[in-house]
Amino acid sequence: MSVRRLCLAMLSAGDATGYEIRKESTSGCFSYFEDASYGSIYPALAKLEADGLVTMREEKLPGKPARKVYSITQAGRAALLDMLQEELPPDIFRSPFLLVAMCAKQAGGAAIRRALDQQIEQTRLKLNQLSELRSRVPDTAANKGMLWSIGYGIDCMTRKIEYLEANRTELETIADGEAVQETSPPVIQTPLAAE
Amino acid sequence: MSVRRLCLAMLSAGDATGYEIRKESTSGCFSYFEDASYGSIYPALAKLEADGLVTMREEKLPGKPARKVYSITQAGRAALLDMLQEELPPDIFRSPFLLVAMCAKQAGGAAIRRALDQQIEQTRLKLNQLSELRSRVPDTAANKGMLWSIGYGIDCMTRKIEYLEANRTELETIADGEAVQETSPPVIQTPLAAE
DNA sequence: CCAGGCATGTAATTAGTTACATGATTAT
DNA sequence: ATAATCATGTAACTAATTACATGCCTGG
Repeated sequence: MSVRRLCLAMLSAGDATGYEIRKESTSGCFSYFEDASYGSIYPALAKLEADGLVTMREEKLPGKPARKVYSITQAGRAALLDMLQEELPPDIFRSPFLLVAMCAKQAGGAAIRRALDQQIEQTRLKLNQLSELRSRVPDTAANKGMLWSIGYGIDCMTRKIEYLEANRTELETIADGEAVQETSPPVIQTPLAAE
Repeated sequence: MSVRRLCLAMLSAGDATGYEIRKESTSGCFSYFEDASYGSIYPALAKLEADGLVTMREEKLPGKPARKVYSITQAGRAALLDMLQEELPPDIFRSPFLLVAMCAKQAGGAAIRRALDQQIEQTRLKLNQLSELRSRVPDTAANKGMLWSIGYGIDCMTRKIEYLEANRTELETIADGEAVQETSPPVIQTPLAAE
């Protein structure tokens, strides 16, 4: 359902190929909050076509690989509109990094430093991607929603980096702290078991 | 792999049952960045036991349903440590809300207002959950990593709510703006196709 | 000449969710 | 009584990823 919705949303902004949709979801304006692989996009587009929500035309430019350009139909626009009205499922956030941070003591200083570096690096990368995108997208009426979303992403990531940089030494200190070997586990006062 | 890692991480902080692990992942200290269902946790625990990474004891307290309490073994701690040293996969963020925001114009003012309300409400709820958690977790050495992670989550969500509240009217204006019926699509200058 | 980008697709596999099935206890 | 919480588990299903398979064009 999600890839379907993603395809319709992208096509509602203009025609595109499967390859382009994938690129947008991976490194374009949808990349902050979506990600889809070819293995999900191509079948989804085929299904959408079969359902009459999009049409396809083959473009064979000489000196270019053939491409299948998809366009949204009126039924497709209606279907998208329906999806947009529906109760929205909650955002999903999964962070292997935070799991490591939780286990800072067990992971040790070296691992934590590596994790922090990686995390900051990754976030900065995505942030730069989005920033560049924003500067390239013309500020037309059609793009306002997109620019708002990009702005949201930029804000969140900027804050995240600030937080990571401001608090990293604290986490490092926790991880360094006389790395107690819990071979014979001491009495652990765990808030997990509490409650 | 992820649920496996989650279980080991939780058990490394203290013994727990499958039910407790699920609760922690859903509404406890892991809830900001993890989520697992019974259908994944119980099989994972069984597998971990078969692999010798955890042990299980049955607790039959009279007047209580029987429960299976799991403990991490030394092999389990070692396996967790390995996982923590590994290259960490990037964070995952999926936001149906931002997709709607991108399509603000198509969605219309009413839908956008509903989406914004819902989004703020949901975020506030999770934020309160985490805040309460933080106040309940004793500030011991063993909990430092956890408190750091909770702090990170609280910061991110606080910023998010601030942003949503500061910029919601802008998005509403975009969505309200003379909702152009694009029945016969005009020339759309799409940055998707650009590049 | 070769790496990388453009371009499409399928098959096998994974990792998970949802729904089902059960049942005791506790609080309202 | 009845809803909520505690507690465990399985089976069917879904939605996706990964790896595979192919091939052309462009720039270095």
